[in-house]
Amino acid sequence: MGRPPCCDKEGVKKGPWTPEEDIILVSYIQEHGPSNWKAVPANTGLSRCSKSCRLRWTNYLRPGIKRGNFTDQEEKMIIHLQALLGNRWAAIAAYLPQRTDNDIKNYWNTYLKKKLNKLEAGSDQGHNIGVSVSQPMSRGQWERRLQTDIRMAKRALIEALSSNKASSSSTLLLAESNSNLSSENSIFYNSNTNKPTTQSMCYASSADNIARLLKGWMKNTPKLASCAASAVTQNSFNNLAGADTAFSEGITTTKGSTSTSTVELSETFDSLFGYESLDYSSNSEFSPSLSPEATPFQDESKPDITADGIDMPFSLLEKWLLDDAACQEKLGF
DNA sequence: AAAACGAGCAACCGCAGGGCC
DNA sequence: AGGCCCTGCGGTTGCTCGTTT
Repeated sequence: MGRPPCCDKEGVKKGPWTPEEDIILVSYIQEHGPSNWKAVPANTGLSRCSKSCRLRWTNYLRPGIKRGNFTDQEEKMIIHLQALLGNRWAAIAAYLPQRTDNDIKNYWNTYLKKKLNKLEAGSDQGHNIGVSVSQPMSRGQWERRLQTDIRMAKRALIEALSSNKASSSSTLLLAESNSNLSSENSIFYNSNTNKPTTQSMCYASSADNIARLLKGWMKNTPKLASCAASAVTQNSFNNLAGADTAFSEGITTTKGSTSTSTVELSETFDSLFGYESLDYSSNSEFSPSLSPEATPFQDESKPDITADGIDMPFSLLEKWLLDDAACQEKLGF
């Protein structure tokens, strides 16, 4: 299946995005939702390929993205998940709300990998990468420990799933379980029709992201910015959030089998990632457990464990991932 | 003060998979 | 059934900025 390169046409701009381009892209997605990327360059007049537009949206402009320092807990999660899943960054990102796969990948490649290598080299025993140990362990021992962990986790998942499915009558929507997070109604995009529908808000927008780019833009082009800023109103933000909500809506409507007591999952999810410790100060509206692309309930983001048709019970994962977090403290994570 | 170096990060590239016709 | 198109993912590149020499 040969495929013509998507970005090799003349006149297709490459390189860093300008604030103006960001505004155009965001405005378009507000209106149409994040879909049909092929049409985006044509409809917006952006001299960018569709891929570039999608990437810019998912990695930077998308609401709910948290940037900057990774917390200790996030770091531990990444280390554990990388040990479990390998370099499947999208799957790992599914367990780290607000973080993009690109972000996690960069963090791993530029920081964590080196840190772990250093730790490994520092301890001549060559023990422990991500998997907890309370005493020095050889690499072979560590690998066996990891395999055992994975087997145990899988078994536990299967057991938990059977009990979960039995009690899956409470298929409350994520939106419902979190509707208290925002008193506003907002426009949702139906995942099938891509038409806006009004529902209670289940995924609040990240005005922060847009505000940030506007801020930067104003710095550069004050005149133009004031005009565009007025165009991107709070309503627009809500609208934008709704556009993104297509993801989560798709989850709740098309993944019936996944709706194993989503309230419970949501709560467990909260506890798993210790949201209270995360920084939402810049975005009070954001609902962490509902990050559209970073949600573990999303199809393509699910770990391989689901390959057997098993949904991930987070309480078990939580236990498994964090049960020896205390030991890692000793290693300086 | 300036050049060299390194780290961090945004963006690009190419492949794979799935859906549609 | 097979080809085409679109999207998602992971690896890689290259730019920017801070630090060191």
